[in-house]
Amino acid sequence: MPDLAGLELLLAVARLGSLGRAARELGITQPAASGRIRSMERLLGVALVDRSPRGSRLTEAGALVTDWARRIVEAAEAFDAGAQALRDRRDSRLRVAASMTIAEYLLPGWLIALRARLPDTAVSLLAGNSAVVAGRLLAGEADVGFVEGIGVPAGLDGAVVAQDRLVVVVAPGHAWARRRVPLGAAELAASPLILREEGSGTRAVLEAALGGLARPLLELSSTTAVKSAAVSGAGPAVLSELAVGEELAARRLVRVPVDGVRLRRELRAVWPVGHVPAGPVRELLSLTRGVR
Amino acid sequence: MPDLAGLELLLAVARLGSLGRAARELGITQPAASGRIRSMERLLGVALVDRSPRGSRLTEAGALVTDWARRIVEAAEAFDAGAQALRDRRDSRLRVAASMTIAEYLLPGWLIALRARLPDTAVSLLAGNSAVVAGRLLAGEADVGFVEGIGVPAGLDGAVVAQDRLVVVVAPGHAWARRRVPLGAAELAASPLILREEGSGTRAVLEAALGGLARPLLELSSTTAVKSAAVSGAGPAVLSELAVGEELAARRLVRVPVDGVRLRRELRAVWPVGHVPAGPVRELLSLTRGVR
DNA sequence: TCCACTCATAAGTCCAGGTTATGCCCTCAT
DNA sequence: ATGAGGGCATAACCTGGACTTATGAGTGGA
Repeated sequence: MPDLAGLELLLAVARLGSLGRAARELGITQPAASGRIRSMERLLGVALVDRSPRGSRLTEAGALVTDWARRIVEAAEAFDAGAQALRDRRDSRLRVAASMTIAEYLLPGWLIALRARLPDTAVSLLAGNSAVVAGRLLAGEADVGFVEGIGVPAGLDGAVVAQDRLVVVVAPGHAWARRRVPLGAAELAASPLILREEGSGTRAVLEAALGGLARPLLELSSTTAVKSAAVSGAGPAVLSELAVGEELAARRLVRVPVDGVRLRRELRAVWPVGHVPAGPVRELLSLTRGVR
Repeated sequence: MPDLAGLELLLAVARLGSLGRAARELGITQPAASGRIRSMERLLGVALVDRSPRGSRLTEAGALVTDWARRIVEAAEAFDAGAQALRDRRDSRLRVAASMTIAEYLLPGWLIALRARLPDTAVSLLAGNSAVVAGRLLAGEADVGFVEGIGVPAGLDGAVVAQDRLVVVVAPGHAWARRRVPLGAAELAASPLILREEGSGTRAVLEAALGGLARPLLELSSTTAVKSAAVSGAGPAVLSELAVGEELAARRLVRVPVDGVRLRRELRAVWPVGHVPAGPVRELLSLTRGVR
């Protein structure tokens, strides 16, 4: 498997059309780039670029590989944006506190966008549940928070930035995967489901929607664990749409239509009452808009 | 930025609860794993695992980082599955020919699933347009093909494995991003759009749906280029749902509702008439089912 | 014809990540 | 209590891969 730097180099070559220019962009020398691409080609057993005295173009296979590589690099950018913010920096100009779901799935993307607009703004991130987020904001230790849940914690103002929809998902082999008739509330409540543990936000929304009745088939302590169990066919699971986007796209999971159940929750930006968002906070919030 | 091996190690530690066990799984020694995790922690400036004489558990930050890392590693697995198949292996037991869109977005996932079921089956991949795929199959140089388009090429039998829907997308800042009233065919045909070049499958489907009338705002030669142009706000684009799933999830693009335009095409598995799928081909096809 | 660009090759340096060897800490079972 | 075993850390050493600089060779435009 090639390493991340190699993949970035490949993307740069694709974009710039020359090994030398790509090398310069990444701050290495042309022979280094040349050798690196060559070693990737050896590794993969496929020619990736057509070299000519006038530049380098991707081969057919190279284009395909580059597209696959782009996914990896994009995920790495999200990782990096998140990781940068996670490191504790006292001099941060924008201190964000966010719930797990938001920190996990949405925030990295927002941070990438923010970095494009305010490259010099140091951002720090603290992840925790609603109470922790509220506490940090009220203590003046964070400038803006993001929470998922029914209401706005006391002492805070907020604005809805996104809707999180819970979805019922099953592995493609499950009988429900071919189901066209939507599940009703009664049927859903009667079915054993793979769920987060009692007390989690996701579980709370589900039980509110069903009227307190959810039969756990399995109780697991993380979104990831629930997802893996569902993918491996253990049964139907209820998860945030955000968490299963990729699995649905890759058909590792199939969404089951549901009717008559209110499986939504609001994702809100929050800040202390009176602190009208300004500066970097305002900028960040503007990135989260345009969302239904 | 940590490297892929480091991230995999972190996932293994999360899963197995011990540095030593994770090290063993990856075929390295315990001190190597210990040092690697430590260097990642130094790099990120955050403690990732709580070490104890009874094992290692992720810290809060570690859990977050691990979830971000999982995305990268999953993308890397898709890359690897694709790359393995791309390398020309004459002894392959399953030779697949696929159109670009399918090879790019769907096939890696299928190959991962297939590898789980038939770990010893060598798969080779050739990407090309419908005509190339048909040619390979008829020449006996491929065992199964995947094409996108209106019909099944002559001499082949096929089965629909997925629906590809084209979607109209804009950057979140665009006026259409807030639009609730669906666009009609007339309005869409009258609007300048970012499109693939004349002759591409995507463009063909769009023009068929609109009755031959599409006004290009920009004509670009790859899906990726169209996507970047749309993301950067150049205007509305029409793209396969498969291509923009991630951008929609991250809100880098917003889907514009459309009404009264048939923007679908079938993705089909194909094989020579009479060659009933059997063995690995049958297995691969079974993975692509359960899809609407 | 010469310059400006491309890429490839060669030789040398250096460090990251691996290894083995060892020690400490904790827990559990004898 | 006491050893066995699992878990982690540290130290010393080795090696290979990836970088650098220096150079050459092909192509195309001024």
